[in-house]
Amino acid sequence: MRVTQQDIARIASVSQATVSRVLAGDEKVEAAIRDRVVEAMRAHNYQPDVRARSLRSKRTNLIGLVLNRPMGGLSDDPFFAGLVAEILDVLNGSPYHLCLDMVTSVAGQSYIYDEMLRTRRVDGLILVESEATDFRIGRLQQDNFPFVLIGNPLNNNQIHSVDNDNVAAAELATRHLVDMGYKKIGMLAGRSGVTVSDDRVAGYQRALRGGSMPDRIWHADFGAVSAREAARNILNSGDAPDALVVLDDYMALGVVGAAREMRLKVPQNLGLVSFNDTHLCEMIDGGLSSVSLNMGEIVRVACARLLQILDGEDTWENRRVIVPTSLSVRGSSRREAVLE
Amino acid sequence: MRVTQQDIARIASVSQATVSRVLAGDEKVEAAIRDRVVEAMRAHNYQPDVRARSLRSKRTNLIGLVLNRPMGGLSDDPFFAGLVAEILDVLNGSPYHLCLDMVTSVAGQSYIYDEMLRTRRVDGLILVESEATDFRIGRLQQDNFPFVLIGNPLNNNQIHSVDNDNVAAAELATRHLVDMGYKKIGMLAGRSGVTVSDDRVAGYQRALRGGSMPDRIWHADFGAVSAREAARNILNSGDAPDALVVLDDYMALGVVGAAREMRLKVPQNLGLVSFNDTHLCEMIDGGLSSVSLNMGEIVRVACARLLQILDGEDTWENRRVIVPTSLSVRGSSRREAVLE
DNA sequence: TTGAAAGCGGTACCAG
DNA sequence: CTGGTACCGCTTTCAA
Repeated sequence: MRVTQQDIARIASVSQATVSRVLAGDEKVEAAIRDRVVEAMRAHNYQPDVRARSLRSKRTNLIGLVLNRPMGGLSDDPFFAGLVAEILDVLNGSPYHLCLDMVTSVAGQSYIYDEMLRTRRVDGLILVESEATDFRIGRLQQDNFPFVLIGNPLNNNQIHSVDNDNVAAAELATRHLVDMGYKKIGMLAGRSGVTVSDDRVAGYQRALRGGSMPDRIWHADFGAVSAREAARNILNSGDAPDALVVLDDYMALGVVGAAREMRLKVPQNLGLVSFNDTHLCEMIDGGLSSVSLNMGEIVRVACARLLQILDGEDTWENRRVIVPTSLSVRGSSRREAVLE
Repeated sequence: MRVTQQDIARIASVSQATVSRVLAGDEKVEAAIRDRVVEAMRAHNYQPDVRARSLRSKRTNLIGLVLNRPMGGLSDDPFFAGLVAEILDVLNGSPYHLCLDMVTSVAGQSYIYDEMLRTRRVDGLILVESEATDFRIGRLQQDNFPFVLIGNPLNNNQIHSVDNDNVAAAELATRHLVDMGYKKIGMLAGRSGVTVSDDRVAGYQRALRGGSMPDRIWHADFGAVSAREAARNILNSGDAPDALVVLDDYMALGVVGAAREMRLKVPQNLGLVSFNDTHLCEMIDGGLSSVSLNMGEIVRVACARLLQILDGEDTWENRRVIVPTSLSVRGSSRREAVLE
């Protein structure tokens, strides 16, 4: 059997309660006694059992993250890898650990949320959802379960959330292409109805508003492959754009592939800016310009806030935090500005 | 307060013990009573508290994975992303959850292992270590803590491990290039001293042994950037190879970049095969041939075995499982075989 | 300041 | 087949 608090108490000739106090760093324990207890703990390599501890204290020191992806879909999404890495970095040094779950269906979601929250496996949750109108959020709220949303809570401003302003981000990207002298700037978006895509389309449109350039918006499924196909059609059309704002780096990679097939030079014949600023951007010749969402900062804010909530501090004026985006300019948009 | 087993018992007018039995699916509970209890649970949305449950049952249903990486180093390593995704896929459907920790230093490792195992936060561990001679492994063994190593246990065959045969994998890759008619096949390896790199070098050498081709081995740091630099030198040298076995897809991507700079055509002027078969392979024009480690299978085996150990089954003839590798042939090595 | 004791919410044995 | 009951290992009053 492993060594318990009882054992330490017996060894140090004190009561179990005292051992517990020493563990909790209680100042009122006499120094001599404390030393004896500490020594006994050290000698027997004692560590308190987290299960018992959390049964009493009502805290597991576990933060839950539920990823909502198709089977195997995590591996080819650097966004989530980055997200998880950032969370781990932040949690590192705190007493919290990360409990990671992935579900592949809505039914799974529902189940896992119940499991996570009713069973008290975790103290709080980080949600990563573009579609935050979700019924689960309502449930979490009504259960008064601590959570922070990374994403857009839509019209619900009662929940803690941290996010980028995707409209502004797309505006930034589009303006940049305008500044670089592109004249027929299009946008390759994702499926419409998905908030992140819709927001970026809106930003793109806002940037062009007032100018003389008409909208040129296309939609494709996520991923490099379907983007490549879409790009083929776009670039083959009679009235092809000379620059594209692309929904994310993966899709941009598909566009680059299509451009190369058609002997279009980036950035001379086709300017490109995308989103997420993943390491993929470095892997394209000349580099891919991309809007950084500053995920690190987002995650830091989200975690910090969640931990504060867990510590009972929940009195903020603004429950919604917007982390600014920034544009990393690389070769794919660095055309020498055209002189009229 | 949340609803407990007591409450359900009261509501269904049975003893708490009976509720527990129903929960455990005990067949001996009378159907009528069982229905009453189930109904009460459903009506009140009862879920057992995992903390209490695991205090008694000695099981947390948590599997630990400790990643050993420099800060932020997870995000640009698709290997780990894939690994985590696979683990989640396997655990999905089992009652187990994943507890993920990352440490950035050896001291951190030591601490986290203590925390993980002494505090009984997790039921078992999956270790991912190339250098498995580690003192931590000894500690886990001596504590008789359930764990499975993904990697090479070196000369310790008392521990459960699952791995590829990297020597055979590299041999496979090299043979393939020979078969495709390349005459000056080199290898771009990682830092020597790292087991995975050394093993692959050995496999490369074994494939060439007996033939007339001399070894051409270079080393570079991991990552696309340093591989690209190394490749520039290699391909610029007077006696440049006409094909390269490259340590991993990332490095191969660097090589492709260098080749493109130098107007070398892949696969005509330079054949390439690398390892890991990540999605990067699809992103290179024509595709990058790569040896798949079948991580999915590795993870499945590792998890399955760990779960079995947790279930008290630990009587295997072979504690070391080797998962075969397979070559995914793509454009980068598909040169029409040269006729003499 | 320290010790005794009452739980936290379950599980599982034992008796009936 | 069901209920009573003794814990699991720790935290936290309440007295002494």
